[in-house]
Amino acid sequence: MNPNLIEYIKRYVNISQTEIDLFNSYLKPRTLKKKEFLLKEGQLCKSRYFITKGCIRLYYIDNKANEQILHFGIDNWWITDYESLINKIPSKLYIQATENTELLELAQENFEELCIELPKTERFFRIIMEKTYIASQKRLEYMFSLTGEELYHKFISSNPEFAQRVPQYMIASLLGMTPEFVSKIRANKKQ
Amino acid sequence: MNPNLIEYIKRYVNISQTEIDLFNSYLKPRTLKKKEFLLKEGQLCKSRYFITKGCIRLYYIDNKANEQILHFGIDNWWITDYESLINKIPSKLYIQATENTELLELAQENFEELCIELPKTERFFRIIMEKTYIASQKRLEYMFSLTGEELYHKFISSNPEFAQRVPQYMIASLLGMTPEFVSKIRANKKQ
DNA sequence: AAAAAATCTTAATCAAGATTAAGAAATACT
DNA sequence: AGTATTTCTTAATCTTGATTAAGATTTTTT
Repeated sequence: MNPNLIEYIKRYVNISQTEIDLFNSYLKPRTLKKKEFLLKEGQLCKSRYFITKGCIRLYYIDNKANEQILHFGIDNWWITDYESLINKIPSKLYIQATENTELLELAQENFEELCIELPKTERFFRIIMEKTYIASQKRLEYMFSLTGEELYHKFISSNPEFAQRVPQYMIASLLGMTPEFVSKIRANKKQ
Repeated sequence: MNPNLIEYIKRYVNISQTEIDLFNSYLKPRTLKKKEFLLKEGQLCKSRYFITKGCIRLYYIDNKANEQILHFGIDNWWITDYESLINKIPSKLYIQATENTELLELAQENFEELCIELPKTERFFRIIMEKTYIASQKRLEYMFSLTGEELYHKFISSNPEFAQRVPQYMIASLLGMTPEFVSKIRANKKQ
């Protein structure tokens, strides 16, 4: 199995080599070229994906036909459209690579089998979901409390390396602001 | 055990009467008077709570000294400050009853023991976290895509009964707007 | 190297919603 | 019942960030 995923799993549960091999047998490696889609609006999302290398964005098209980015996934993140996966309804999201990306696919039917064969899978994903939810709540907090400008600076200083990896207009979208406004903020800062 | 919690658990996992009794033995009933606090800023959050009756709000004090409500919990919801609970750091939140409220407390140490004695507890909470996360993402989507006015109407029409249970200024806070603006929206609607 | 596509910047105008400051109405308390 | 507290409303002014419309710069493709 991918060494990063092993390390990631071991951070949260005790797992033997045999169990790692079992887990791994349910995973399918995939690669995506930059701009390739993992999922498009209308499709059923049927898998969870662990990104081993690269960058993925999840976005939807809003009522003004703008791409609204919900979040990114990078190396060592699990991503999926939970709403489509869990509720088995067509996705409203696009999941697209913003770089050439390598990931491990865990199909939901494999996930369910794995949960039976290796019950600690439940624990592992329970903990991941808690972490994911905490991150999502923190983000909501920032969106409530910070001005656009503060939000931008906070994001850039918290993710300096990542900010270099994606175009500025995508960061603007993630933060819920226009690219023009981001330009304005950056121009102010430089004085 | 509380019949609502039994029904709630059975919705997601198969569970026998013996197991229900085991689960129940780890729960401690609590009551809160209106305006009483379950948690205050600076305290360690050590439990998860299942609300059987009443209403709870989770809020923090922002940098302008305003109460910013993150969300409410009502009958048949699990609530806690996950950040404090999981990361074992002092809470930034206030958790307060907005009505006389009854809940079942599951202390984190009990939770951990329960996960060992009854492993399907992991599955149950994994599924709850997924549902909770989906709700949080939907909310983010609405906040990105709707104007304040749309957000307010959407909330009221989706939660007509709840809107009667809490003061308007709390709904304003939940939606990230001022009470004055909510008054304005309501005045417009009435024409 | 040239052309095309993608990304970023600037600046003027506009609008959504915040702020401020009363005052009115409703609820709770004695 | 009367007072105090909480909640809600109105309206004027102000601010943040969106919109619009170019044009400049960078990156990719041929």
